[in-house]
Amino acid sequence: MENVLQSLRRGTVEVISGEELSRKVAASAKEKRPLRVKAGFDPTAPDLHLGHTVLIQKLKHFQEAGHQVIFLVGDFTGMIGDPSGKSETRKALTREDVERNAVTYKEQIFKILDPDRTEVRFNSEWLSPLRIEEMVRVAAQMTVARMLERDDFRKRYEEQRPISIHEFLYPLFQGYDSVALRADVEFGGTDQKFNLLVGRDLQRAYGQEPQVVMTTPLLVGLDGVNKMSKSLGNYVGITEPPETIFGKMMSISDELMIMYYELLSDIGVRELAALKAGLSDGSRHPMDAKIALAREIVARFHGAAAAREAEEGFRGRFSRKEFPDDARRVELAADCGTSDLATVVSRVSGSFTSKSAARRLIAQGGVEVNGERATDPAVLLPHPAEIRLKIGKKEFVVVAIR
RNA sequence: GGAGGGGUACCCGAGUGGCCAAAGGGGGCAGACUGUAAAUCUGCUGGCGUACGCCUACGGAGGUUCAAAUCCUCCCCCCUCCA
Repeated sequence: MENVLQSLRRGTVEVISGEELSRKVAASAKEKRPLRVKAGFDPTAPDLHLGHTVLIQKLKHFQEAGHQVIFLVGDFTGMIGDPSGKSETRKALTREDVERNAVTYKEQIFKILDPDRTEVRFNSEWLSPLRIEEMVRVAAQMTVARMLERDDFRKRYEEQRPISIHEFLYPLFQGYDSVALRADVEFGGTDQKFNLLVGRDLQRAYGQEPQVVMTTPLLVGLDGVNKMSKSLGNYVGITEPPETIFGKMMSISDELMIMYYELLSDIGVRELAALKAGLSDGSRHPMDAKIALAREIVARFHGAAAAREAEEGFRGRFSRKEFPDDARRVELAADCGTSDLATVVSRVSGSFTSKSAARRLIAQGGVEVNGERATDPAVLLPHPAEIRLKIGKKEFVVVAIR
């Protein structure tokens, strides 16, 4: 019992309240009734990244303890856009978009969760048909003063920046989701705390036992500064190719690596402590630790074999500086005046697509031709020939010029 | 409904007739150093051309002028205050 609770609480920042959690877990065991554990996700981005998996890992812990997990897609609330943090305008999704995203979501989360113990639900299911009268009743549960307790609302209010009324609806609807689902526990990032608590209030108002609120830390993205998000480009997507995930994991700072270990790794608490000690007394090389983490994460989503391959590829490419065997291959016809280096690079590269950009890159020493650094953007490449190009830090391309 | 402030490149932001492809910062890219780490230093950062050059770009559309991000007219959008 104690062990179970420990596992359930692992990695959480806050549990409101711990007592209630213990009580619910105990009652669930006694009555042989699984707890209903909810976590909500944005419908607009079906591509999950490591940031989301912090939460999903937690759901998994509950699942392993025999509880019912609800993966809630906020397709209705998505139209409002969570005002937590920066506000962006969301575009309304069509029914087809939502269905498509749902399929993708399922594929992705079931790499971690057990499908048999997971409900995938959409909140438009109960929010769309909600009558205005009902909405008024929900809204009546909350006061403006209470809303302004929320940090970001308060700041915006004080700084006289705009707060739209519909933003107030977001926490209300999220809370109503808990009522509709009769949730026992809801998970969210620390930035969700207010919204999660509203769920408790509404459940009480509807005569339900309030859900236990559990928050997890926000995963910082690859830049080491902002929270991981696709729009900031600082993410590791769980469907990205093994080499990409491996490479991204290797490019994080040492500091970040330790945080990632804490939030993402399956290694035990004791092992983690040993790792930290080893890193600080120098007996453990940070890069080795990073490789181990990269391997673990890749294996989670692509399997052990893919992880080994990705590691080998990485070591070859960057430690031994070999040209990778599986480099992309592109064929080019050498028509009139297109076989100078800058033109070829611009046509072949994924990131340096304009000729000016290619020329700048070459001039700065960012291109290697058959292993030799090239500095003249105008050199003519021989043809017919096969040329190995290293473009920038990450691109390796074999160009066959005919 | 009234009054005021504002829209500049990926982002923030300076620029109020020519010296403006537009200061500065951030971000990004590349180089040095490394462990493809961080930090640091250096360079680059609209497109096309080998190039003196040309094209596109300061919310949109017109206009004034030899010359407009900058002045004028109309329009669109955002924010604040008063009611």
